[in-house]
Amino acid sequence: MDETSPRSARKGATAVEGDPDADLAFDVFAKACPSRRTLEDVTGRWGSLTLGALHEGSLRFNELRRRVDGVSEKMLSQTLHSLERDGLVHREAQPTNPPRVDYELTPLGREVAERLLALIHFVEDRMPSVLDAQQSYDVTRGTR
Amino acid sequence: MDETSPRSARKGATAVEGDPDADLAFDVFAKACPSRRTLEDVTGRWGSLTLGALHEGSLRFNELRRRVDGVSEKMLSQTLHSLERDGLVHREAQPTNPPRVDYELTPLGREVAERLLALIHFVEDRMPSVLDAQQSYDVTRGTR
DNA sequence: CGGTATCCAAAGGGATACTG
DNA sequence: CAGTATCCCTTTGGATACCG
Repeated sequence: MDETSPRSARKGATAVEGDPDADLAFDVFAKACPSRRTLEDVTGRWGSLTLGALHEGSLRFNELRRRVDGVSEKMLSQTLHSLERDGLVHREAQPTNPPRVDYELTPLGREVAERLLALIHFVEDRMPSVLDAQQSYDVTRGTR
Repeated sequence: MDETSPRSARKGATAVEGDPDADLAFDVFAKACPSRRTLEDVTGRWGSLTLGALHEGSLRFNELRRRVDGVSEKMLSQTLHSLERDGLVHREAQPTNPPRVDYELTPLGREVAERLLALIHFVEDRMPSVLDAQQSYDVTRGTR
């Protein structure tokens, strides 16, 4: 392997053009890249759970709050704004009284959520192995 | 659709047994579930980048530090401990002088990293759309 | 109902110094 | 090289109160 090129292993995942560097344009490993911020919105503590919840269908604010157990109003509001700004969530407000607002994934958001859920389900599925590993670790090392 | 059953949409992703509730045992949407903690280790700011970096091959501590641009010694150390405890990363220390320690993914870690990278690469790939959405949002709303 | 504003405590996280 | 320990500032995030 080429020792002088640290990114030599990268291959274009879904490159559209013939440009071989297209997949490096938004390298999340680079500190200043905007993709890192977006990735954090998606994978963050509440962002990931919110996207996961919305993948099952459109939900209202307080429905979401109950579904994403433990999230505060403030954090849910903040999370939804970020995801809406990134174009992953659509906010549908009806000017009725009392007000009714529905949140749903955009087409792009749905694609993100699918990949995210593949990861989430896999982790859930392998929790027994993880729990085993944690026990072994805690026994031999300090109890964390 | 069954309005009374909020989890009705869930399907077993990689269910091994015939138990239909096997995929609910470690539900990440429940506040107290240990899977949520593990998911945060995996998707967290530094955890995700560390797993991503190690997917390309075994790396030493300072190699990792350079690869994951912006991480501090403290955070990298902490992150590696968490991932090792979860059984996703293996630490190979050689008692030489100067010391040499290599970090590499375990088989389980590799499976996690694959799903994680699918998400990361997708986000990187769609950054132009995300950036567009952000611009539209910032124009119509306040500048965040 | 669907939020925003404010306050404050707790955790996150960087810089530096130091050890084996 | 591969970390740990300490200091200290910054961010996160919960609780509460309030508004349309």
